[in-house]
Amino acid sequence: MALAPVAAAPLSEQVYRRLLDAILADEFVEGVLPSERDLAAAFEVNRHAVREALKRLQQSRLVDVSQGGSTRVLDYRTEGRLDLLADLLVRAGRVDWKVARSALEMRASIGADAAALCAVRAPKSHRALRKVADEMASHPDDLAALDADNVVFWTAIVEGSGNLLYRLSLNTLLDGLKILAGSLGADIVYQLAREEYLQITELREVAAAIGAGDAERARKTAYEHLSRTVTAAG
Amino acid sequence: MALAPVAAAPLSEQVYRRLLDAILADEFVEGVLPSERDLAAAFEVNRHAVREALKRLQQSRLVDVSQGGSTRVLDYRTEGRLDLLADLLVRAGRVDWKVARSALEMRASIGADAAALCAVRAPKSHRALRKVADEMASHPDDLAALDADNVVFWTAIVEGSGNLLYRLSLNTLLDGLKILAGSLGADIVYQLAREEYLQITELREVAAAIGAGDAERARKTAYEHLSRTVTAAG
DNA sequence: CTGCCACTACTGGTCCAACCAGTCAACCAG
DNA sequence: CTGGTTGACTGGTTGGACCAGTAGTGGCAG
Repeated sequence: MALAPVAAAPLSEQVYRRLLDAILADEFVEGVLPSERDLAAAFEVNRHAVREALKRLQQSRLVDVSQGGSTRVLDYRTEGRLDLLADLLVRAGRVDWKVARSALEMRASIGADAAALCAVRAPKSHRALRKVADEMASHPDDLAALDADNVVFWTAIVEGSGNLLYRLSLNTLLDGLKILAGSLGADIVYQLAREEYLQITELREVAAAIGAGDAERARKTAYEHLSRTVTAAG
Repeated sequence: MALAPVAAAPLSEQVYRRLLDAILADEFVEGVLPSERDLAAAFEVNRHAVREALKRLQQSRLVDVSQGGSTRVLDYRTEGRLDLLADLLVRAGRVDWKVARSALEMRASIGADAAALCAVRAPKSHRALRKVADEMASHPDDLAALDADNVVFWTAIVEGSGNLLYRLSLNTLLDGLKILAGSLGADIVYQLAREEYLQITELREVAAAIGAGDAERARKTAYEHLSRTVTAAG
């Protein structure tokens, strides 16, 4: 059996989770949260635990706290930041496939541009990319290994693009993937991606285009490869 | 005179800022932070204020806190999320132009894909887009108004793309723009974008492609338009 | 001498009970 | 109606205490 760690999450973490769920489910009338003291009483924890949770919600731009006044819920569509992905992707144990599709679209867009930039700025990374692709071809049935190698492949491209924001976006997207795996089970996620992982010829083409310094070909082949899963999931 | 609000940041906010700067400047030996009690003593604030700041740093994946053990700095390149943009863009009063360039590249990539998706999913938004473009053409010298209208234009496209993550990314990028304006002064930022704002013909082409439901033309025209400022800033 | 274990001195996590500092609405004097 | 006062809220901050987990250290049993 897979021994999952027994949560034992800090209280402020649990409070954060509960408030987050309530906010995303729009459970607060008029978007006004109860006072810190009331929340502390309701959750039966100390006020400091509530405050630490609220600080995080504030950081995520989900609430607006003001001294003297009341704490209000903000519209995450207009105020939220990309980091909400992990929280929006799986809510109440259910996967929001619309959000998942958004993530795949974004992955394709950024992945393609990163490949183009990589071709210009780090064509030499082509050797390492090719090696990973060969590695993947050697164990076409080990989905877990394919998944790991695939991450290595795209991480190398993003690194080669020299674009720090693409690197950070990749972190966010991979985080979402991890959340998804935790919710659906890693096996299911691997199966969903199987079709893509097996197109190793396409990965080789991307690597070749990068090695040739051909930005537009790298962009095109990368986009086509990454779009496959979008249309499959749509 | 421009009446700027007198900041009266909460202590935990100030502590957060100080720690953030120290972390990004790699000022902690071995990447180990002092204990909460020591930090509280050093900053001359209560330990709770330090804890609230640390919770936020934890949320940003900048530190790893563990009970009993010590608090360690994480590598933001591999752990950080996109929301770090605002903090990385301006550090110690200096603009990091490499990060700014990254943001412009990402804007172009996502803006182009959003335009393509918008053409497919919301071609009718073309009327509203056209109207904003006309509005911009009517006051080509009012840079502040051009800037505001430009935000409206692209926000409409992102909304039309139906991609929630693009919406959240837009929020993050606009946040970065605001930080930049706060650091350099709004006038300077407007001047930098002036060249782009004046290409209203291009905006009309994007709107027309969306109205025609021509995804590829929308992508191409949008990308070319948004890339102008990248190459100018590079 | 070696290996294990208990002790100790830290670390972060939680709580309580205040008090300070803003906000807002009700009220009252002009 | 206008303006200021008041009081009951709100969040912000403090100090001090204790719980809980970690890791280094010393000494004891083998």
